[in-house]
Amino acid sequence: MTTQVEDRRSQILRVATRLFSEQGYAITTLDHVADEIGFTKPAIYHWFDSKDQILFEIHREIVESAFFEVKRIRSAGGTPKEQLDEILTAHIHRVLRNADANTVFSRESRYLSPDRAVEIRNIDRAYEKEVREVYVAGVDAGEFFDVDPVVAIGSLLSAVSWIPQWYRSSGPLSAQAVIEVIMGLFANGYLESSPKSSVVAKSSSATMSS
Amino acid sequence: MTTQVEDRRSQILRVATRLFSEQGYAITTLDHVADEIGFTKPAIYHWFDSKDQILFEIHREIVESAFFEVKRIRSAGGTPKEQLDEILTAHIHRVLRNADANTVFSRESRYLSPDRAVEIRNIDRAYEKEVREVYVAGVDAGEFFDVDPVVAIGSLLSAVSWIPQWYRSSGPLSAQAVIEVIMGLFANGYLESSPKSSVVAKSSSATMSS
DNA sequence: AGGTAAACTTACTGACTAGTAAGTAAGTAC
DNA sequence: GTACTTACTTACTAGTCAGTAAGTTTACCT
Repeated sequence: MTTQVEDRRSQILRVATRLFSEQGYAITTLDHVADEIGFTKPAIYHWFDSKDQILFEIHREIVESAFFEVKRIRSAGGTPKEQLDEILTAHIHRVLRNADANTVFSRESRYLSPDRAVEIRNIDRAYEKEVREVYVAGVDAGEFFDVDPVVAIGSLLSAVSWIPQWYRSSGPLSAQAVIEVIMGLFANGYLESSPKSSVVAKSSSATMSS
Repeated sequence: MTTQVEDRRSQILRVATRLFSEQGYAITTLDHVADEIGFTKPAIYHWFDSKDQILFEIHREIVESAFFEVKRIRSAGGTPKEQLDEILTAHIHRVLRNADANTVFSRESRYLSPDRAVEIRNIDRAYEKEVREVYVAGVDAGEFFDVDPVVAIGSLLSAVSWIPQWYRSSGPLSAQAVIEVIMGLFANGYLESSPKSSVVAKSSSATMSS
């Protein structure tokens, strides 16, 4: 019975996520969402209080899983470089696995009601703070360049969150290849002048499959 | 007389850009735009055919200036590294100077009418194609790592376009410092292991002012 | 078999908003 | 000084859509 409940809710969330991602939250009607599932709009109100709540749950899933993941990785130990590697890899995986929800998170959060927007933003900020702390630890350990962590982490996470914009799973590159290319670029830059590690060489060969 | 006409149009565009950026296109009403200027909604229809046209003009300005700029830089000559440097720097400058319009471009383009969306997308694609060609030229010249140019340029431009998300001009970093930090990160990566150029050292010192 | 609750339905309202119709005040042309 | 244009105004319409009221079906419980 509980599973039945979860299934119908999940189905609504899944369809809503796709439509919000494709068309935008504001012009997606709940009539359209219900239509795609084969039900009528008031049925949605049996499972959710409002359209805003649906948008909120999409956001909550994203930011909470990101936060718990970074907590887990940090508590597992390792050098800052190892941790940042894991965090960014996990982030890319999460974005690729859940492209629609991440697009909604990136583009539609302004449509959240003020109260719920604050709740989401707080979790998101806590996540980014954790990642910045890892960066600062890496700077202290002499592993990373000593640049402003807000700029460094802001740039890295932006680039990664925006992947669905240009990445199509139907394209020539596998998700794993994309991860390797990006991780290599982040770590070593695009300049060939003095290769620093094997990461880029590895990702470079991964793209040859295209 | 022509200047008078341009001024009023520009004023509407400027206010609309700010409101679209802050609240989102779909829930910004033209009544609100007119209110902020001190006029009524029908006055807007004296200068624009539709709400959609306003959104279109905001987009057009962004993509056209980007395209013309990359054309200018490429025709001026230089090595791929010099050209990519100039292109990314110009891109960051454009984004910082016009943060609202770029936010609208990044987040609200789905609300363009289909015809106009195609027109904008074509110019934007032409721009990114130019940048990718520079990257490929750099790979051929042995200056850049041989990774998929779609991934490389997609990541770089995403990171740069998303700057308004975390950058506040009221913060501790000057725009120029942000540019230097990001350009250094892109070129050399975040790994300290073997410094390759002076760019990072320079940007690193720039952040010390914070 | 009768009560109850879950999971819906049809039919509706109320608020909102892009765009329009029709008119006006001020300037310009000649 | 009269026709015309520019740059607006007030008053309105037509359509859309989140959310609600009230009723129905189905399954389950006892």
